[in-house]
Amino acid sequence: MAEELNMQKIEAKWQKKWEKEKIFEANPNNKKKFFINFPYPYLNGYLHLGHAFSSVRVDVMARYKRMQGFNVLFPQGWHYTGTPVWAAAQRIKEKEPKQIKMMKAMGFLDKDIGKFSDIQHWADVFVPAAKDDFSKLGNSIDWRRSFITTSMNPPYDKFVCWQFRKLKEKGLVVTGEHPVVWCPKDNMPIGDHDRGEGEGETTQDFIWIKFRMKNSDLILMAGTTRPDALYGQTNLWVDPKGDYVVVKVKDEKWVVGKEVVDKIKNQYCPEVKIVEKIDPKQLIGQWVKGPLVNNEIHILPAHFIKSNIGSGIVYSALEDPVDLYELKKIQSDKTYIKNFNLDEKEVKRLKPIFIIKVSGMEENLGESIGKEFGVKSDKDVNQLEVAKGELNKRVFRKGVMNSNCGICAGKSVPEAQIILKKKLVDEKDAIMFYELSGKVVCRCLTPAIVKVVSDQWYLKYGDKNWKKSTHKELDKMKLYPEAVRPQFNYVLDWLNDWACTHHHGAGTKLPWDNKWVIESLSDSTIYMAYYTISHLIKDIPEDKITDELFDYVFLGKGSGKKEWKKLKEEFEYWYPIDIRSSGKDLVQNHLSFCLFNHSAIFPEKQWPGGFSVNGWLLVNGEKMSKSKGNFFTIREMLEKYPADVIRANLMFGGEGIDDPNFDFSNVDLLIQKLKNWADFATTNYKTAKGSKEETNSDLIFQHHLNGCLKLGSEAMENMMFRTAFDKLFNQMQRALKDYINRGHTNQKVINDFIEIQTKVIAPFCPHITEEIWEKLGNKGFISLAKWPAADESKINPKFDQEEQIIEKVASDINNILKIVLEKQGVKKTKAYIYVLPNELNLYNESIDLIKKKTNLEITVFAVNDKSKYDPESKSGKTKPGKPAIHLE
RNA sequence: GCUGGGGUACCGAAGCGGUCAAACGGGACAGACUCAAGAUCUGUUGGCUUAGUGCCUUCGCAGGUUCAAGUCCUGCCUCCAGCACCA
Repeated sequence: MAEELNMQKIEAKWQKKWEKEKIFEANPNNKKKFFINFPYPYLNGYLHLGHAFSSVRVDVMARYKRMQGFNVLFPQGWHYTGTPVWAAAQRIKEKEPKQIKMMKAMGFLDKDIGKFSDIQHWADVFVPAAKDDFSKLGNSIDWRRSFITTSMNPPYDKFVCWQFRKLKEKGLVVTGEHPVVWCPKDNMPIGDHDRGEGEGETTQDFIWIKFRMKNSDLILMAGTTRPDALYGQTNLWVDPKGDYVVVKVKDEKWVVGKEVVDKIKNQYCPEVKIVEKIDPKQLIGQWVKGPLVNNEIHILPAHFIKSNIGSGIVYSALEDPVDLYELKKIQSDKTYIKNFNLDEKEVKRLKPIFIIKVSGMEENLGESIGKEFGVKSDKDVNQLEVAKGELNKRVFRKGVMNSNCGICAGKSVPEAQIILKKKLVDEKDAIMFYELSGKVVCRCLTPAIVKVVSDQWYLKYGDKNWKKSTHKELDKMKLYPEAVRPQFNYVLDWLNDWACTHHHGAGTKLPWDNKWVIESLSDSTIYMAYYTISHLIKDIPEDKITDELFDYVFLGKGSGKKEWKKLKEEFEYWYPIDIRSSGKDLVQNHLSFCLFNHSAIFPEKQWPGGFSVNGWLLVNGEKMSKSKGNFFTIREMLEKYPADVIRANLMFGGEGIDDPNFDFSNVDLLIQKLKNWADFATTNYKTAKGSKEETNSDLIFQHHLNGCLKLGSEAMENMMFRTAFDKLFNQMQRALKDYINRGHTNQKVINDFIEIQTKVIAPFCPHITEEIWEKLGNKGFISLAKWPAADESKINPKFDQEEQIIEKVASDINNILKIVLEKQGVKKTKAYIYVLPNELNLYNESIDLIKKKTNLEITVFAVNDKSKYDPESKSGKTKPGKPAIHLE
């Protein structure tokens, strides 16, 4: 027995050796290269187990490729761009109690917390901590190339500026306007996770249609989400008790609800002015003319209209059950008509115009849905709301515009909406308007509004040509797993222009417009290229880092300076990136942005080789969260468990796009298994007893070994690390167990196995395997040893069959034993197995196995051995693969 | 609501037209070893049966295609991720 292993001690030992020998510092040479990494984490605290999963996945691949003889580069940087840390620093400056409590929870002393009011201090604390965590986890990172983002790191800052100037030269950064959820007090947008209340709420697109009043210069603005229904407009609704005003907007006079004036100010026209109040009575009964149809329509009162919601005015289309039943009420109520001074003839004349056909429904949609939901009158408010919602759903999914709908005839409703929005806005018959989908409150407790930000800078991801070349890039790329391709294809088409600048936060200032800071997803799209030179650029004086340098290094433009040559060589050697690995949540933004920016800036030969996408780490089957109490930082895990075990258990937790699960119940088991292996390998290498000749038993074992090795290597290649670990460790161990149980071992076979087994788990458990490797008498690192190739000539399915035969015989014997004992109460101690002569060897070599499984004395006879075979016995007949059995 | 990916025995998970009562790993139960525990090894783990067999019921739910369906098609339920200016 070897002395008890202290895994933690071993890990420190090997980490020191790796560092001393610089074996993970990768420099260009004449070997084939392999460049892999994952997005730099945002360091607003200590790294957690989820980061461990992402990094170890990359590390296992890096180590596997290294053992395959590749020159592997695995660098690691850290992200500081954006608002969270910046805002937290502000809050510490303001001594906000909640933030201070959070810092205390992270373990900082009162006297030190104040220092975190400077974002640089966050980096000073968390960057070394993160490096330490990843190193202790055994990640094979080239730390010389590490860097942080933002203006805290001037060379990187200049790199991002260069990137943006390139994009601008190509016309891919443009200004525009867009709606954001906005805090009027802080005067900045409130991101979804940055709210006091209202997470998940977004801005909703509305369109305000202009209805021009007859014999007047007034325009009534009616808000809607359904421009398609304009073809069926019958009248306008106003709130008879509402407060309406006339406002001057640019050179038009609009009639809107009094309370919506501020919204117009924020979203459309900052100079909007109220001209006068207007009584709704002055509006009711008037005639207006809306777009798309030629007839004029009436203005009618409706109790369900509120002048402070939307624009305060709505147009009516009688396919809507709410409108329909309201009109029915008015038509049948003479006093009402009289009270409002309406023209009875005109009111009675109104009836639904059928503009949309929905399969499975009658022509009169409002009537039809009303009946279905049991609506009797306008008083059934609840049913009406439900019916309206259901109808909208059906219309959106199945509705087709009728022939009376002009340019939209025959189109689906969603298509018609897109066409009409554009047409109406272009022809100045409408403006886009936005509302919050629900209540949002800023952290400063101010209710949020929607603001349309103008002169915002965009990356033109909506550009058709850009999309096209990005698709081409995607098509060429390898995806791990391939199943994510449909999602990528969808996202590339769906992505629209991206607001790439912010008012506040840490980052790089937009080079040509200093009031903007480049937003955090946009400064991280091509920085993998920066890793190739990040260690060298540190030696170049800041003022010598120019666009010419980047042009020369990355694009091969110009003749370049002598001291830039090395940078260019590094870039051209390492680029493109071979695999970028990330969580599935980043498919729709970061990874897709990475594709877009590469296709814009780099030539085709430097487009990424592959993306790997994985799920989100669960702990004991649950999402990791601080509130659930199952949140683990890497450092606290490393205090309790060996890195090799954490690594292996993470990788065995899951693969592909499914969420992997870190199951604590496996941890002790894994520690035991690894220690057992270390013990077995070191005690049996070159000392095990056994024959020299190769027997059937050896062949069966080698069959399994090579089978596992083949499947395991394939899984490694595809980053399917659960399968890989299963084949390369669990299954191989099973094969070894069976081999030993057979009782015929061979020293050379055992030696080979020990070497192979130790090597193939090295990417998962690098420390303990280094230790074993050293104890076996090897001089170099196992991290640099050659990955074993499967010997396919040793794989022969016939061995599987033979094994099954032996299994079956053993299980048959057990079955019979049980029955005999139950029925007759007799205990048997010996079994005689009668086999065909050509099977004798197979059985004799497996005799120990059968013994072990049955706990009997076993004797095997060939059937031609007449002296031992009693044909009168009721044990049955011997056939190929099916021996006769006799128990005594 | 939309887009993509899932739902398999106690749990995790393979299988993607017949060789499937369903690999593999945990767990549980029983046995061997041990003074004992742990570790290790062996067996059992849908039901009923049988001197080594045969049958029945199962792979989210409900239908369908087929001589044959976890495996293909349709509808539904349900879980995960994303749905934008945000890391």
